[in-house]
Amino acid sequence: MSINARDSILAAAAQLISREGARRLTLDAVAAEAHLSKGGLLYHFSSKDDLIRGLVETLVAQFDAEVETFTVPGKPGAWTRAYLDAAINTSAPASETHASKASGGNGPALTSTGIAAAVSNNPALLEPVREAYRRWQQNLESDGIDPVDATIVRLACDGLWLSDLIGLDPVPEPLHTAVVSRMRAMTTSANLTETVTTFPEDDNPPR
Amino acid sequence: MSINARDSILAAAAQLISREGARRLTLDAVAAEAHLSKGGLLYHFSSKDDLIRGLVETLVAQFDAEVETFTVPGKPGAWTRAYLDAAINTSAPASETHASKASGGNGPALTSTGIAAAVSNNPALLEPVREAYRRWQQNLESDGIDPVDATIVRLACDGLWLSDLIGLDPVPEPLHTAVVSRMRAMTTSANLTETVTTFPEDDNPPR
DNA sequence: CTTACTGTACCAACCGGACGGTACACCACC
DNA sequence: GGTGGTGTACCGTCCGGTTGGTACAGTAAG
Repeated sequence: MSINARDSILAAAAQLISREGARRLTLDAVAAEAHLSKGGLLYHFSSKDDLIRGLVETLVAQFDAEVETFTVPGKPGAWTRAYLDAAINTSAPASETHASKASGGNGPALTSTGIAAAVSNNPALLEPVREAYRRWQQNLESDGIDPVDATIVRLACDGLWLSDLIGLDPVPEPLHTAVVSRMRAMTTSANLTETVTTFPEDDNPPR
Repeated sequence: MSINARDSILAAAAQLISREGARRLTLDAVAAEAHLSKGGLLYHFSSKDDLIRGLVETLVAQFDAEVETFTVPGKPGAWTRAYLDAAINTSAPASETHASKASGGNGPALTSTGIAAAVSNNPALLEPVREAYRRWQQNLESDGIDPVDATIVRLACDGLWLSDLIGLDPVPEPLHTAVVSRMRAMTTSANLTETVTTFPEDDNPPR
């Protein structure tokens, strides 16, 4: 059905979770959704944990790619702005998704489905996410803008994303747009090249 | 063992989740943790869903109570500030928890454990959370300050809370404090009594 | 005797995963 | 060009363990 069986299985799993919840992520159900047998599924992913690991890693890689797409290098705050745009784009509903260029248009992106599966199944599988966040936080803090503003923007993006992870009502519309543009403004805080150097470098935490 | 068996079961369930993850929330395990038999457990909660419902409702009620504790009425932004303080207090690690006054000091609060259980088990059980957020968002938007700032603060709090739900590294310390006080400053935005009225009231959304 | 509750025994459903096969494409060697 | 061999992709069944939930017998208190 597809060039890459692995990817289509991952897509099927993601769709299954977003349609029926993480609890329904069973090998049988994934196999059915991906139009193959359980044996076939286990040929590609040697265990359920392995499948979830694939989901999580793909999610992180996808978001990284998204950020890179949105990066307009040069000015201070570029990375933070890209993070913001990527987060909005990923969690935005109903709008046209623009993302159809990558991987041949999988339909719905993985969004946060993998996280949900990992949380409920085996929190240890979230390690790639934790590692990604360490990287992201570092990028934010050395983005040429006030790290306080950058961090607030990051946290708010995460809040947006949590919101659709647990299915909260989205922020109502005139407000939502205003919130996003206020956040974007925060990434161009001209002040505070002082404040930036105020913080000791934690580039090298004792891990 | 306790005055209120129900509450002690809830506490046991919460502790179990935070120690071993949501997947390990089984009736047998909860019964063992609460020092009673499965039969006894099912006498108090007629099903697993019922137990999780209890967890979620207690969580929401606890957070509401926390917000009320922190409310210092009078000035604009009071509610938003209370939300911020409650969120910080709930997610803060290691610090003294101050909360020992309520409910006789249960040890660790439920924090987000109930959410994790609900997400993985039956997303429908999150309904009380959704309802609570509708309320909270409304309070934020009519708090006498710029609703854009208020919403950003809320989202960032949610991000903080997501952070410890999935076990990310906390924001490193000099930054964390700065972030919190910047957010608090955002709740006292003297400007924008204009902007407040800029947004049409969505007090009465269609459903 | 009733109410409130506990503990044990048990069951049916479900789930992960192992396993033995199958189909087929490709290559090598005579 | 036929024969044997090998690796890849996939299928479907079976099994043991776990889980949510039920049935029931018991007990302590009033």
